[in-house]
Amino acid sequence: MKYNPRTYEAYQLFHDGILALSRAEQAGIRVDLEYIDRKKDHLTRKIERLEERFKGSDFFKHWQHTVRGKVNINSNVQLAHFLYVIKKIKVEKETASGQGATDDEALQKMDIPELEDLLEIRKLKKVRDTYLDSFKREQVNGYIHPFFNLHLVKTYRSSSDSPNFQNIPARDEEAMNLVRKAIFPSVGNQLLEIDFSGLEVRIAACYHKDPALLKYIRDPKSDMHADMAKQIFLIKDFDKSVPSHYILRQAAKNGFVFPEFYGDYYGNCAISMACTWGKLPQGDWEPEQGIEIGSFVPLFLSDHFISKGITSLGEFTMHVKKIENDFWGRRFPDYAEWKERWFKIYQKYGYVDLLTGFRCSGQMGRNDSINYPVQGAAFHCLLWSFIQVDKLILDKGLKSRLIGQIHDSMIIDADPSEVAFLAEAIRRITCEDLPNAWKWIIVPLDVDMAISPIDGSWADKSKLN
DNA sequence: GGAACTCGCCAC
DNA sequence: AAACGTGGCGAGTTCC
Repeated sequence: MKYNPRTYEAYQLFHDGILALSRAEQAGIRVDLEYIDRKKDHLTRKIERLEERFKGSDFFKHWQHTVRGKVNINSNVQLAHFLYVIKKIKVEKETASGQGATDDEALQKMDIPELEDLLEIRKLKKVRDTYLDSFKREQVNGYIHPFFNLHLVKTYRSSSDSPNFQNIPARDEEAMNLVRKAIFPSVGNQLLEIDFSGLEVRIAACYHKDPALLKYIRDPKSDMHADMAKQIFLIKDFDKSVPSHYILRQAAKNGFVFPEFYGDYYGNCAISMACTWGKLPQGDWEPEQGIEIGSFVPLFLSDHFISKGITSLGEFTMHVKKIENDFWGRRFPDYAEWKERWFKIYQKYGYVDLLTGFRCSGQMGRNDSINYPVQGAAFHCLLWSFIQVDKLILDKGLKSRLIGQIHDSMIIDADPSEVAFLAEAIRRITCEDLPNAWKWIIVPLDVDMAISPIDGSWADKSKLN
């Protein structure tokens, strides 16, 4: 990547930033070595049991027979050969290089019960070999010291390694617990985590200044995702406190709004939503496959959709296409125009400039030229705040320490007696000082905080407010 | 026997 | 017209 700050301020941000980050690296993160050893043994035994069962299956025996006993169940090359060449299963999903895929989605689709064990084995090995192992390998006196880099990412975000602190399981409940139970504050302390809510959407609005989107951001009573759920699922009296409606709101948010903002289109969105809210197995379905609406929509919506003339995945896809047109054409036309303008700027000059003074150049696609400046500037809001919090801790001689950062959040190994002070100061830094310092921030910013009990693990954190 | 590659999968 | 952005890393594999 080409590091190219165009202003003194941009240079200074990374200069101060890397110093603050290096202090976090030095402080490190405490890990529970006894837990790691115990859990690794436990996982190993569990994996062995699953492997034994898998190796007893007819599926495996057939596989083994075809290669004269030399099966490596970790090898996807061997697995792909067996599935697609020996068993002649039709390739429904390809890898980037055009081979038959053997990932979670591809295996799910084959509907071979024995493969469930293989997927479970993969998941447990991921936890053991990628996370617990690396914590043990990298720790010094019970602390890991992940690196935080500012010179590797083309969007001017950060990256982390040795171990990577930015990809610790969060969504999968089981994996999250297994790994985060290894991560602790220093003795007598608490882990305090502060993250910006909806940061990238808000920063995007600072570029395009679309009035309708600004209104959604500024008016706490408005709810864009609920409005989209209403429109996509044809619900008149939407109420997000109704559990089923809340699920549809999530489906609209993660299956339509965010992908559209990132540059995806209605085709993928329709399928992803059909998979998200229930019954359609994850995968790249063709809308033309004639899948009936009742086979993937919950009962209470199925008749409802049919009464509106949407009876298949194909028709649902066309429905989402109309919503996409409405989304960019009527709801957020200024945003849509900005995207066009922005890509044209890149085509004309060969670069795009971030609001924070950095320049992205080199080969970029349409989505890249639009996404990079948003992603980068959003991270810079976090970095600026991180530097201020670091400074505050040094100036006040606090005992708490910043220990890490994950793009839009920061983590502190906090002395309990300093938590209240820190929480208030950080709210001021992030929500008041930052927008005051950077005049281009024309939207309100907001943070969520979470905290672990004293001497509790990162898996035990709960909302702080 | 190490470098470079593919694949799969974790995060935001 | 085109069709989801950014990383790190482990295991297996291939190349030299």
